[in-house]
Amino acid sequence: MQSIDFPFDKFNFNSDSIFEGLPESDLELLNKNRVTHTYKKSEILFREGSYPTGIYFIKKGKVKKYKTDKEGREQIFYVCREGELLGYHALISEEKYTDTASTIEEAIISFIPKDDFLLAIQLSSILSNRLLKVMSHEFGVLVNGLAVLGQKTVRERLALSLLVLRDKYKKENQENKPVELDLSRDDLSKYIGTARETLTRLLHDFKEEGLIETNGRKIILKKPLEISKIANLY
Amino acid sequence: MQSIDFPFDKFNFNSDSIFEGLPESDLELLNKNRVTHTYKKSEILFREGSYPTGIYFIKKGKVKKYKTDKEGREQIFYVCREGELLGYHALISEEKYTDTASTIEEAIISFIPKDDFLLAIQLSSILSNRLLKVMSHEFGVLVNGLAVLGQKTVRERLALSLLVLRDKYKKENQENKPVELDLSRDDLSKYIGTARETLTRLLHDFKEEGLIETNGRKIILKKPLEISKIANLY
DNA sequence: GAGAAAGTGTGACTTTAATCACACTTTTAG
DNA sequence: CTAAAAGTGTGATTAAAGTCACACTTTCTC
Repeated sequence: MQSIDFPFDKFNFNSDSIFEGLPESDLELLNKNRVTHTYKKSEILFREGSYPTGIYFIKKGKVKKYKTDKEGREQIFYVCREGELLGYHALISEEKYTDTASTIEEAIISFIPKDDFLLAIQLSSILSNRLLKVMSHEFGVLVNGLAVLGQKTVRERLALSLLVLRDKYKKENQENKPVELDLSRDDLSKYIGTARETLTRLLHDFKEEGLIETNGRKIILKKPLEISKIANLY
Repeated sequence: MQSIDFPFDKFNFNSDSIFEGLPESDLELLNKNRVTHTYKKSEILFREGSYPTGIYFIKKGKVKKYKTDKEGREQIFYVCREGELLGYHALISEEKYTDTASTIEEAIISFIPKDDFLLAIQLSSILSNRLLKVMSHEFGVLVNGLAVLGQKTVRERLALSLLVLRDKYKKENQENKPVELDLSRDDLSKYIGTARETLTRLLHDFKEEGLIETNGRKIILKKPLEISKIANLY
């Protein structure tokens, strides 16, 4: 499989390193009331407009973050993978959730109650410094997303999204197996910001051009390098 | 002038309260090497891809934040006003700037060098807590921006942008004078994410519908309530 | 394992907004 | 003060992507 030079960090949050190697006392506090739970596909973790009660840590599975407009149309702006943390923004800003989080496949997720997390931030400067760093980075990621949505064609956004998602769907210890993107056309179209039919047609084109192969709904990127050229980033 | 019920906080950052009422020792540190400078219109404070050397505090004037794509097209994602702080994300995340900041009118801006600001964060938990809170809020603002760009028509985005900008352009102590939006059609179109010609045509429509008046390039909102209905947020 | 529900592919058509071309106006700089 | 440059408005045309309608396929669920 081609390995390509692509700035994935510009499109990925960094929250997976937040708890890594934290002092034992901090971890103890965070783990004190932590509960782990298995979620089915399409379960909602939290909903836009409601108040946060804690944060979520994804042990396994994928979660989409999105906003729904008054007509019910979803705009997915991020897909979280294993290791990522969710829901801390609203908690820290003391506001309602600005978006909804929902599993897009079976997932194992643990929950840390609000008070424990907030206390940990107050007591641990390592933790709060990491959060500062993570959120600073996220700012750039969202700004990139905004620019892409505003400036790139649907075809370019599809190419870009395929690459970003491939990176997210790749499995550890299976470096040489082809990566299969396993999400619905519906979700993919909402992530790209286009109509489902438009996505279908473009995927058809990509297939004809030999850039991808499909296996049911799964998508395998055959020519990442060519795809990154289509993304037209630089 | 109509006063309307509109969730401006969903579209505005909060950085203006960061330094307010900070302990004297913190302020002293921040002010130690602070330098203030007058900028002409269209001067660049920092550029995407370069490394940060400090942060900027706007005393007077407006600054646009934007990204430029490879074809040179600008996407403005935020307009900063008096009191706002700029450029701390890249500093904290230890990354290059992800966007460019440029004045859109004459401005007075002070600069706090990198080391002073980073030291202040380390020494002042009030400051770092405020930054955490501010950035958590910014996350929501950018997500809202993304959803708007992805889901709203140009006409809706124009209506929304006019309201948000009016709030930004209103002057203290002049509550009852009409607010004049004073920025170029070019910048406004880049903020909305459309072609300049399309913007011109829509402004023409708004004028015909009695929603706005124009005075040279300046725009005065006559019927904010009607405009907020067009924005079609809820 | 059968029926229902959800998801997907495809053609025809419509709509929105971008692009191009150019006249006119305002601002800026020497 | 004046020429050049930058910014603005308008018509004509094109292009991109959305919408609608519907057949077909996969997947859930009982």
